[in-house]
Amino acid sequence: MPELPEVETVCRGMEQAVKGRVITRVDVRREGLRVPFPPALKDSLTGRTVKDLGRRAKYILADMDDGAVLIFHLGMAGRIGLVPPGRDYVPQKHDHLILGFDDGSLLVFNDARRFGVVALARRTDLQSHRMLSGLGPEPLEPGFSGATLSQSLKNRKTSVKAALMDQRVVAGLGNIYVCEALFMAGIDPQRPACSLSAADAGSLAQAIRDVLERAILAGGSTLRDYRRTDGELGYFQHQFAVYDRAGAACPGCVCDVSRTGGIGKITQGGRSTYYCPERQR
DNA sequence: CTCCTGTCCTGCCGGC
DNA sequence: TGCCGGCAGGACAGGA
Repeated sequence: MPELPEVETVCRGMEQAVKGRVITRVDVRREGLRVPFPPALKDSLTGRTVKDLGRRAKYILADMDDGAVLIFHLGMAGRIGLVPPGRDYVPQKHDHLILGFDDGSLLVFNDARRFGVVALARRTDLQSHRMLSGLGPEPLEPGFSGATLSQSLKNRKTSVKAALMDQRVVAGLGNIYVCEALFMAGIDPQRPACSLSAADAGSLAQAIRDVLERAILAGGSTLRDYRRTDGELGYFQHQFAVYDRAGAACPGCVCDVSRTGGIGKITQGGRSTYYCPERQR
């Protein structure tokens, strides 16, 4: 379940391995995922040089030397593996797309659940691309603040949890980091988004930035499916305060867990929410 | 507009 | 041991 820190980690791994490399081979091993691969994928990419790698929300953007942009979304279980030059590549189940480079290295896109996306766009039209056009601010960039968050939450009657999951409000968060940020800010996930004060929004925005930055430093979180491009695990899951910790004591907990039941688990919008009913108000 | 629900997809885990 | 139901969840469509 790659969210912003996991996607950022993958993106940095790709940048190290393939930036400046020429794509010499495009091997499409199945027709596509839920969304078919672009028909022009092979013709568009073969012979191109990868000029740059970047991330927008949970999308990885690989800029080519001719203005094309290859877009990856990892969905829930998507992995991008990099096979160094000279290392044997052993095909794995669900390896759907392989790019070969001029130094003999390979990029392998694997997605067991097929929720991921591979798309092509033009750099000049990227802002208006249907997958990217509606996205809210990047939480780690200056365009995101307590003030902007407050502004986008103030007319929403839905829960603050659901609002933060909405990529139009802030880009790149998913279930894990929303739960963690709400805990850090001491805000009850069930509160209507519009009930947050300016001060609440300020501490929430800060909590979002903090948790994302700490997670990136740890190389993301590996729960079930996510891997870094070198196959290594992320380690941030060991720092979770509430996610997947129902019944446990929250960090710094001073309440009687045998009485309170510890960290609570509820369902919001069909997704699990973990929170501390004592500390999140 | 916003809000809410259902759908996609398959591996894994717990229960029997 | 083996089977099966339920769960995980990001994005989006479609209906209220």
